Amino acid sequence: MHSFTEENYLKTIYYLAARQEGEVTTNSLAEMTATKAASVSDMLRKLAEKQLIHYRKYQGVRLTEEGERLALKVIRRHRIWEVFLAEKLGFGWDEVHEMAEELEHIRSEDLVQKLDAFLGYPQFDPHGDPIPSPAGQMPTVEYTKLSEVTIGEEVQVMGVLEHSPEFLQHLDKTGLNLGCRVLVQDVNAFDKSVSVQINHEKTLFVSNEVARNLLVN
Amino acid sequence: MHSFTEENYLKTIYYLAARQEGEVTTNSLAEMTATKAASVSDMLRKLAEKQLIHYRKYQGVRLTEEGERLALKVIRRHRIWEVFLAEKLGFGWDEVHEMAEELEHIRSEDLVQKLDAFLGYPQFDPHGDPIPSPAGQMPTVEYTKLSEVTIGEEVQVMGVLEHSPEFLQHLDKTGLNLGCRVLVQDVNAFDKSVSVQINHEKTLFVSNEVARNLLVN
DNA sequence: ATAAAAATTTAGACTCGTCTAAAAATTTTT
DNA sequence: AAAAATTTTTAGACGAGTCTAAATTTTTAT
Repeated sequence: MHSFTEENYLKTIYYLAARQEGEVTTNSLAEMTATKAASVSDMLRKLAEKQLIHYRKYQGVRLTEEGERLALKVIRRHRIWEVFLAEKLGFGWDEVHEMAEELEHIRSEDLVQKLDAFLGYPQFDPHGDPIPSPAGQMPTVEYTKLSEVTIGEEVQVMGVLEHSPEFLQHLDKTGLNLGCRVLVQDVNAFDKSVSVQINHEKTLFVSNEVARNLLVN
Repeated sequence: MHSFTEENYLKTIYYLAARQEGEVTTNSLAEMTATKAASVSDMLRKLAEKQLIHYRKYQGVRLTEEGERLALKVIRRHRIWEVFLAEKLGFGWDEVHEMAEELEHIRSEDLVQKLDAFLGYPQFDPHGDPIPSPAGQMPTVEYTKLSEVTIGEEVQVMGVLEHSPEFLQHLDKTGLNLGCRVLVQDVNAFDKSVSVQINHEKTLFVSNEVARNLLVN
């Protein structure tokens, strides 16, 4: 099978490819995996040998079909475990990622399948990210950033772009949870901060930095 | 922290020490961990340096207090995960061990604690083995082998000494599940096989080999 | 009690995944 | 269109954990 490390590289390549246009660079991978560019180069050679990526030296990298299949498998496992940790064990959405980073590598098809059933076949993880199908299809979701919503519109918080515990804890503190209704009352022309009303109750100000990382619709 | 591999060695030393008298030998460890004696020697040197075992060259090995504490932590995690897999996900007692071998190494105190609570603080794993306390105490249980029960006694199946899937599947097939009542009707003087009545219903013959591996109370 | 056998340890090598330093290719600047 | 800066790759090394083969220690048998 494939190693823990290989799985992490494939997953990371998938995420970076989804976020940027074009091929994924060695340096961006080094940054994401907290390693050095030299180590990444080595691993890319190995992954290319195994036909999991398309790799042209100096030109960046792209997943093969098989590579993407594996990446989505890992992401599926990760997100299903996150649902378990949040829904069944009561962990916060700011805590689940780190544990899921380990759990995602447990190698048993059957385990994920049964866990999925136990959880009632969830469609989204605790951050609102869609869970790939067992066959390895990533559902497409059409979300808008809160920073792009026009004044007067009411939307619902569906997910986040930024997944750091700090950001998620900030949202907890301000009450901007998944599913809550947000009415955009005003946008500050100077700093693009947004004045919103939450669940038809309290009003609060959201910085553009935050609004750009909140997915709604 | 300690590596996956170190945790496995400590766990294995604990099991072998519990099963045999005296110190644990290099060869027995090599057999259990499916490695070679040379590899075990190397690892024992490392574990001794870290003060996790008492080690005198050529003389075998014994856990230190700290080593035993760690071993029991791993065993606790293993058994709690086994309960989860069996009770919540519906896996058979012949299937849970292999997955728990991986899950036991997930490093989060909080995770085990919350999982334990979610499961209602179980005292025994699906094979009837006691779950060590959070503080690292192995509960003492007083079981008898079915092979040692006298004719006419009725006992209850409490656990197994042999954990192989083959043995457990055999028990499933014959209906000798955990908790079932067993009345010893007769013991064959020649081959020590036992004639038993199960749950006051069907009668069946149990080989001595099986009876020696069935723990009852 | 000593020779033979068995168990254990050491020596040296290999893979995986990482590193630093240096070399090579690409991109940017002038 | 070179030169400079940046990015990427290669070369060589290291630690963890394993291996085989050889050396050493302990145990068993004669």
